[in-house]
Parts: sequence; structure tokens; C-alpha cells
Amino acid sequence: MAVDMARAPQSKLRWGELDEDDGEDLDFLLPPKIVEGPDENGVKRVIEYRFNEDGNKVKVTTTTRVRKLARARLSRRAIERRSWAKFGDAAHEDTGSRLTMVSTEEIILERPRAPGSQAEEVKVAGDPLAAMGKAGAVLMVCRACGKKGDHWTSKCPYKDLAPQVDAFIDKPPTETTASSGATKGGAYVPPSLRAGAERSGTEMRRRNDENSVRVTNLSEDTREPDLLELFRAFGPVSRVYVAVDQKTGMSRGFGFVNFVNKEDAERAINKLNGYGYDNLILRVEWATPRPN
DNA sequence: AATGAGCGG
Repeated sequence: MAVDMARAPQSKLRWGELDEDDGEDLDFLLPPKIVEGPDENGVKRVIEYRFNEDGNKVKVTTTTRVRKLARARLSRRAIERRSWAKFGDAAHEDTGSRLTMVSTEEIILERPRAPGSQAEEVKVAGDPLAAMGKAGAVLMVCRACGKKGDHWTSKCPYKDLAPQVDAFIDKPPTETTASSGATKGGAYVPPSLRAGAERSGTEMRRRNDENSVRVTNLSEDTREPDLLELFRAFGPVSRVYVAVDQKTGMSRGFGFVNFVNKEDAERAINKLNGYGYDNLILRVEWATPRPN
């Protein structure tokens, strides 16, 4: 942002407090910001108006999902222990006076990138309310095949036939500064993409969804670290994932483990399918690849 | 019983 020092206020305003645009501040012409929710699903909506760079009045709706952390739940065994007769010091104390309590405090997390969250801009013609609900077009131009509008580069149906993608992603700018990764253009180039870094074809950069093993019948408190712990014995694991209900934060009882080597995945399946874990019998099978 | 999230120029 260019700051015209001649026009900038002489006051103690620091640059971060200066108005983003250099034009006059017409914000008073805009309707006030509206905050709705969160509703019972934890969805919060903020509606505000601003002028975009073309000077058009624009309505910006941002929805975020706000979620209550599931309150700590007591395990079955803990519940059972509660019915035990008190002994020791506790037998003489008033209940709760010196005992550890489960906090009832609710912690709210805003997760702007959560599923269901989005920010959309709607151009407002004249009456702002007239354009409510109409979304602007998304602009997608595939770098692999050049088609506009229907897919991203990573999903290009022709990506396997289009090695010229390399022209865009594989060649780092020549004026790369080795130490910082900064270029003349200012874009950061990660070490893996800098000149001299060895690379083998296109598959280097694709996410490894190979050797994916699906694990079902997980107990509800099995987390990713637990899965890793269990499966890493068979060989290097590239990813573990436990499906979680985004609304409740509870495990959905299944997950995926990706192995670097297919043979390891196979051995894990053979050994762990039917394996008793946390009172449940695991099902461990090849995962059907996710449609992408 | 059950097949994942996220990243976009």
C-alpha cells in the first residue's frame, strides 16, 4: 500500500491504522454490518457491505461455523467408579469439597475454514437488498489444459496427457536467491522446487493416496495418534485420519491409514483385521479410492 | 453401520 505522506494525517496514526484505500472514506453510505447467529447448528453469519476496487457497492456474507467443544465425557469405568463407596479422606469430606471436578465451562472455537464456512461477494446494483442471495461467478482457469470454468489444475481430466504443466509449476524462476527462496517477483519458492532440487516426473507432487487402508469399528475415543501407534509397526505410514463428526466432535468410528509401501499395508491388513482393540474388533481392509 | 479434508492461482 502506498502511503502519501503529504496527505497522511500528521497525528500518531500508525500505518496499520490508516484506511486501506486511498480514496475518500464513503463507508458511511453503506448499510451497517449485521451479525446473525450462531444458530442451533453453530452457524454464524456476518453480512457487511463495502466498496470494491471498481467502486461498486458489494455485499459480503461470511458464514462461519462455531462449535462448542464437547464437554469432557466420563468413560464407562469412571461412571462405575462414581458408585463406589467413599474411602480414605473422601469418606469424611463433604462431597466435592476437595475432589476434582469436570469443568462445565464452555469453550467456543471459531473455525473460519470449517466445512460449511464460506465468504461470498455479491455485487449490489442500486438497492443492496435486491441482490440478496445471488452468488458471483467463480473463476477457474485450468493451467494444464487452459479450459475455463469447470475444473482446477489439480483435477484436470487431461492432466496425465499434459506434461507441459511443468512449464508452470516445475521450473523455478531463474533469479532465485538460494538462501532465502525469495525471487525478484517476491514469490516464495520452496527448496523442493528450487533449481537443482531433484524431481522425478509428475507423480512426485501428487498427494499419496496410494496404499490406503480403511479401518472401521474403532472405539469412539480412538484418535489419530492411537492409530499411528498401532499401524506404524508394519512400516512407514504417510497419513492417518480418523473421521470426526464436525458438529459434535465425536469420532465416527472409522479412519484411514496410508502406507508408503503396499506390502506393509497388506501385512497390516492381514494382521490387524479382526484384531481386538479397545473392546472392539477392528475391521481393516483396503480402502476404495476416494473419488476426486 | 460406517469410505476422509483441504487447497486454490
